[in-house]
Amino acid sequence: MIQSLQNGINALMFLSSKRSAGVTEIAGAIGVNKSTAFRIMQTFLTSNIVEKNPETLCYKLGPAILRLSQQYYSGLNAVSISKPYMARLSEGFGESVHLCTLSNNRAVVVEQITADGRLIANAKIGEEEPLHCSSVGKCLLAYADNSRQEKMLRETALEKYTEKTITDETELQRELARIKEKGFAIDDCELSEEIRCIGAPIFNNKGECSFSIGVSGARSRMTQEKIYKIAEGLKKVSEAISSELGYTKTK
Amino acid sequence: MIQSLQNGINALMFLSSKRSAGVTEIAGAIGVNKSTAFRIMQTFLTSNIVEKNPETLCYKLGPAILRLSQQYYSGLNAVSISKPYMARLSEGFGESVHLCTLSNNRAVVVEQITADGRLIANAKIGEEEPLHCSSVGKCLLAYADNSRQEKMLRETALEKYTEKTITDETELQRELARIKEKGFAIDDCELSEEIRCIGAPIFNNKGECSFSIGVSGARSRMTQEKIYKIAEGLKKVSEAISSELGYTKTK
DNA sequence: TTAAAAAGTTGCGCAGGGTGCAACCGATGT
DNA sequence: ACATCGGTTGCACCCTGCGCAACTTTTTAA
Repeated sequence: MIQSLQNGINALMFLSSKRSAGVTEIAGAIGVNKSTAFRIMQTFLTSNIVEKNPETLCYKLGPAILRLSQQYYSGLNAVSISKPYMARLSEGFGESVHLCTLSNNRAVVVEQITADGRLIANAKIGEEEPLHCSSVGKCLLAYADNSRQEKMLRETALEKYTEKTITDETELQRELARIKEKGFAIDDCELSEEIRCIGAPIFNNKGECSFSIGVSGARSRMTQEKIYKIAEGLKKVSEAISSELGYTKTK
Repeated sequence: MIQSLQNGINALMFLSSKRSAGVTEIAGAIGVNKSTAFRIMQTFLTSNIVEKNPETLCYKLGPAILRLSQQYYSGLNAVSISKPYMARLSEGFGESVHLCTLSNNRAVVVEQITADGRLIANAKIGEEEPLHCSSVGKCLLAYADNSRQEKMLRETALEKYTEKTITDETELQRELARIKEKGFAIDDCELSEEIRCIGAPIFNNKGECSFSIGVSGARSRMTQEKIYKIAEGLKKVSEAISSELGYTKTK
């Protein structure tokens, strides 16, 4: 662990949460002397990782960070393929739609279409959700190949978020089996008391479940009936995306 | 300048250009010992700035970078407002459309719609274009307030990219005046021999020209006639976006 | 208008830690 | 089985990142 580098990372994280800050504030937040914070910012400035408002002397994230992320993003060409489908789903059901992928035993939201409405599910792009109690996470888990799945289960604490969170491993195993049988996953208020979510797997050309797609909404609107309608729509969409990614059912 | 931090930044830049690499390769690229490269990656790993493929032991950019950039990106809500307009422009004229903003005396591409077709203009999101020889750059320059404009001109070398690049300052001043008169800018192969581009300014609620929008295409397709058609369309769009941003013509 | 407080910047010296080296480990291929 | 290559780890040196404090600049307040 390189400390000075970690300081820099912390400074970026802080800037990203604050939108804009001066050296003293940054120094306080990451626990270093303001001269150090100043030098960190100097270093980032020369690479355009941050930019400085010459008048207020405040720093904020700069365009280089966008450029960097673009690389990560464009690797996920599933995103661009999925987006129109996601928009259509969102429109059709009036709910928010998320596209997720695995990273470090979490389901990372890489794309989102936010529904219109007063009370809608919402996540930030880049946000991470647990594997065992989100529909998108459970999909990724259920369809992972055996060794990976074992590894993930071993490394994941089945943390309890709500009354309905599955915290027992054998119970979770049964749930994963059910998901593979039905072809979609339901998160019935397992992560958040007020949100129900339906997820389906997306397969790439190698037959791996590299992404999952989910529709989330307030519990009250997500009736049994609506859930099954969504599940139907979702399965069609996930198959369409998978086939665009080059997936062909082998069996 | 903090060296170890700079090493880290260099490693990220390299990763972003290579998509994926092992420690030895990274070490070679940024000029450090492989043990150092290893420790840099360790540090980034713990923050999910990079992720490691456990099989190939290769590193690539991780989701945290996306999360960071999201912050930068969402500050630009002009982006989401502009996107549908951009799509329509692109569709209508069959050319690529870019949205740009100022950063460090450069015009940064923050959004792009790529046209279909064999030969189309293309830029990466996050890419920077010079102010004096791109339509989007000239717009941002022309409509900047006086002190800013002076500062930018002072700090910008009028580098020659093609035969048509304007490299004389008084000549550029005249060009900027013409742009303000017409309400749009033309880049007539001034940055790249084969590309013509039309740009228009976008104003925010404070009346500042905070963004500019441009349509780019291959020289051969961009006839005088088409250019004026595009300019008309572009002016309408840029006015619509400006008004959505809260801009009201005062004079 | 002046003084005081707050925030940014710079020089200095110490020691913590970042670095390269070299040994070690593990996988791959001959 | 051996050799090669890439990743990881322990070690020791000394570089450099750090805090401190002085200085500058801006803002606030009296």
